[in-house]
Amino acid sequence: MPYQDGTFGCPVEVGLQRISGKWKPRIIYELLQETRRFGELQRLIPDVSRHVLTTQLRELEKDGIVNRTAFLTMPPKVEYSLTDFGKSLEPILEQMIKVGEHYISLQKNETNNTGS
Amino acid sequence: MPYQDGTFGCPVEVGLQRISGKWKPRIIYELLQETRRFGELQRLIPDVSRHVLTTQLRELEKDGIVNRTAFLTMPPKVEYSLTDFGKSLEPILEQMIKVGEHYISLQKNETNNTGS
DNA sequence: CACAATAGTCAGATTTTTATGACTATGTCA
DNA sequence: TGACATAGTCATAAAAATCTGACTATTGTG
Repeated sequence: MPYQDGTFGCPVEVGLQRISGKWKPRIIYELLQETRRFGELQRLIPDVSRHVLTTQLRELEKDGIVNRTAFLTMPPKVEYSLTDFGKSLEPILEQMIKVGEHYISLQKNETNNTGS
Repeated sequence: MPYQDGTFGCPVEVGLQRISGKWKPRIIYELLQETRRFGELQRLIPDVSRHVLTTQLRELEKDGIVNRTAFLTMPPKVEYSLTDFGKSLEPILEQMIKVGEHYISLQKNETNNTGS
């Protein structure tokens, strides 16, 4: 919803807000590989709690990034996949990986140089 | 610092963490235009408090994204600019803007359709 | 009957992030 | 002398995000 002045906020902030969340980029990354069930995502991302995983998936769904398909079998089965828009986030993720690798390589150098 | 198992964490998370922060993308965006003084940034981003602006600038400096140049004049003058690495973030910001604009255009449509 | 599996929900606690307002230093201007 | 400007710091409060552990439903298996 727009502000009182009719603007919609800074696009950078709006965009970033949609993929912010401790686990969202990671979830998107896993779904870029292939469709996953809820339990698979839990196993792939072991540090996320069930609750937060649910919450973040729901938000991603609301924001048109993931599709949720529930099979009313017993036990239940729920599959998550990326929407076309979700797939369009791949370049951002790739660039973010480069940024991350930049920092990781810095950390590796720090670790190697034992201050001699 | 690496984990006990020798890994350095998911690069996506590492990268995103460095530019996460309510105002960091906006700060980077402003500095992509040109070097700015502290007070200018405050005026350009009126909703950020002095304290948080300072904090986020310090983190960006620590993470090698911005340069801080203090002139010991009176009254003091401090200039912030992007490092080369900071400038390399421009494509990410641009793509994030596209994502943000996508959502903003959705909101505009919602606003126009009064549910007829 | 008890137990396992799936995909959750929920309340409450904890942690992290952001906001608020008071305070600092120093020199110039009136 | 008192006020103003710059670029902050600091303590505390409030808000947002995340974590934890208990709980749900249903069917199949032993």
